[in-house]
Amino acid sequence: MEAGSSLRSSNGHCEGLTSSVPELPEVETVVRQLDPLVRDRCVKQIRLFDPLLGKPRVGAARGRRVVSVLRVGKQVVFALDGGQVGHRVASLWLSVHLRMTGRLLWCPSAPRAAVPHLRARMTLDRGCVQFVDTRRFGTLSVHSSVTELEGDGLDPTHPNFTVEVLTDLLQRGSGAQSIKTWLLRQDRLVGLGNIYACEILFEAGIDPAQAAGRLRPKQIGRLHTATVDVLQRAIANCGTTFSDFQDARGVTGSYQQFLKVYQREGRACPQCRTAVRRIVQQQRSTFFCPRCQRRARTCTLR
DNA sequence: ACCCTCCTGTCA
DNA sequence: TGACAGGAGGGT
Repeated sequence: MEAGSSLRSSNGHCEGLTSSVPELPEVETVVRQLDPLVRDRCVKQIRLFDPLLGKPRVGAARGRRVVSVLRVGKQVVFALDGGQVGHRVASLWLSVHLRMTGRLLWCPSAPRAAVPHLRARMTLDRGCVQFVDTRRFGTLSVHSSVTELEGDGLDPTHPNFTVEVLTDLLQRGSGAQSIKTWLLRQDRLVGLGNIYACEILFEAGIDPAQAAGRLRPKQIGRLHTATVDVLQRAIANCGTTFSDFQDARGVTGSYQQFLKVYQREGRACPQCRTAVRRIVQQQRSTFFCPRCQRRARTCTLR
């Protein structure tokens, strides 16, 4: 288990946190850590080291100032200020998607040693950000408009995310799709991955196999609350899945206590002590408590 | 709406 | 050696 966060460093070489797969809270944490470090610094150059990244037009970033670092869904986005594009001035948006194992490492000075799995480096007028990614699933892209980066999904941390909106989303042609699979759809809600989908459903007491379109109002209410709460708590914990500092600063992560069902097959449900079960949905593991997450009974009897 | 694939490291 | 981990885009 590793990957996902941004790293600060004090003494010339990179260091940082390891975490599991970056989902919304982890990306939010990366963004919050990175923003004050790179804001107002100028891009000297961006170098790509991995042909799998393709040929994004990173040259256009040269000389621009980082206005801010923000999160768009699960993407880390560097907003760069206006620069010359042809004969007019335009802003530029540099997006990094960490996918499975991507990390963004902050180096306050020139990197000393070669970093394994280094895929790209953005050198600023002081310091640099290195994109490291063992599995190489991550992506890097350059855009002239931030709307290009925004999909159709709603960010569940946004105030617009209400029970009413969630109800609408669930009814928008979800058909028989299971709620677990539905939560992973980035065209409905953005930012959830396998870990938080499992945790949220546990928190809401909903059977992951239940059809998304057939949740009852009470369940939708619990799902909404659970989504907001779990994400909020995770963000407050700086991502929750952070396990340790790479250079042993003595900080131990909180994710073992945080995750209640994910990767806990056979272990006791923290609520009822029933053994947590694992099933496979869409070729992905789903962990749940068969007792706390029972399907709502369709009350045909009286 | 489903299954496969991309990729590499870890574990049994 | 092979199963497994999974975000997301592509194919069917």
